[in-house]
Amino acid sequence: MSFPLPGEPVRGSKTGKPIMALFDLLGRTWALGIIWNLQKSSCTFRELQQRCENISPTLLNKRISELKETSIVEKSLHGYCLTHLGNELFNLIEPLGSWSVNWNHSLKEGMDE
Amino acid sequence: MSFPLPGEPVRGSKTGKPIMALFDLLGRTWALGIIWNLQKSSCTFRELQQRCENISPTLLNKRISELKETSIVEKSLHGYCLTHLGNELFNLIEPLGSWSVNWNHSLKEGMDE
DNA sequence: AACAGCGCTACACAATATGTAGCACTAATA
DNA sequence: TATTAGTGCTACATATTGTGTAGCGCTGTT
Repeated sequence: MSFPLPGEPVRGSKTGKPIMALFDLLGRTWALGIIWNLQKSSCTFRELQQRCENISPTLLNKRISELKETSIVEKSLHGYCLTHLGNELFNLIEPLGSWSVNWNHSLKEGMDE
Repeated sequence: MSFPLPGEPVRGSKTGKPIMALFDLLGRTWALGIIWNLQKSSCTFRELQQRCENISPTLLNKRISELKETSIVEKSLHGYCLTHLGNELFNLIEPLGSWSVNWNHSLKEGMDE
């Protein structure tokens, strides 16, 4: 159960629904962060490590394996990068950036009350 | 560090960037699934547990606490439901549903090659 | 030959998740 | 009033996952 694939039982879910496989995949430490940081440009293992605030190599390697296995990340001549699918996924995730800034403001306002 | 709040260091990230807090929050088992399943309608603790494939109460309670603390989920007269912010977030996440179905097909095609 | 940078792996320790049992409470029913 | 059913949880033992540091084997450069 180490690579969450749609159609198969995944961590926490036995239905095999694609959305559940995706939630399992993205619901692992740094998975979203890696996609986020890879979008800028392709890069080497060690640079990616730095972009991800010095994530441990053990974990980075695990996440990369999972994301390669699921066709979201691939290795090119210039290092790791997002696949076509990965870029599509990034585009869906991107709006979270501005939403999170908004969320931040709302939480701060809430604190004043 | 148990409630990931923007502006503070979170699991895996010390920058306090809102997007990192969000990734920490969503990057925990079943966090995305809970938002997904709550959107349909408000519901009780135990019903939510069932919608989430009998997630353990320990974990459900933890996730609910975090999501309440961060103004994404709240408790109404009719049970737990998404806040206004939570609904906005759901709208951003919703497209992942059809993307994941597509992804599923792509992966299956890849296997045939 | 000596170094530097690369992609990793090993391993011990810490934090998180899972699964089962069951408690304290409320409301309805007998 | 005593029982029953449903509720929102908590406790706890076990299993899985993540962290942090050290360092290996490789490729190129000086």
